[in-house]
Amino acid sequence: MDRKISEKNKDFFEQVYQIVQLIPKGRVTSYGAIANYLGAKSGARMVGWAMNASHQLPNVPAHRVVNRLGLLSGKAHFPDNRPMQEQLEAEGVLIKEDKVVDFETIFWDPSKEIEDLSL
DNA sequence: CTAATGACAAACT
DNA sequence: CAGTTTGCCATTA
Repeated sequence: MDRKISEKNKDFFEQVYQIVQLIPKGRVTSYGAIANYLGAKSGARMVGWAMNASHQLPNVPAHRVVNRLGLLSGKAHFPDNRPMQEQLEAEGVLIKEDKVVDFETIFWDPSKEIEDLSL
């Protein structure tokens, strides 16, 4: 797996991982929110790509990251033994029809909650 | 380099 | 809210 992601992008990915790991328990955020915080205004897809690469990391709760509709878009990318929905419910986030209940209420915006990553 | 794809978002219908 | 179209950026063929 030497290919991985280009080291140049790794920085962007690390930013995403950092934010995802900072998401409080029982909260969720959207790809766009992360992308916006990183300055990648339209890089929501890249955030999703980062999530795809996040599988190589041990503690990246990608299940806390959903699309702006609160829909578990990446559900299919999680292992069957512990589905995304189950993990979210374990965090206190209720899911209905693969969608986050009261998404707007539990939505966690990094650009508003995080003041400085101090990287 | 061009074309197609993708864990998305915004605008419009 | 749901469905369709366009835009964005990186990866792959």
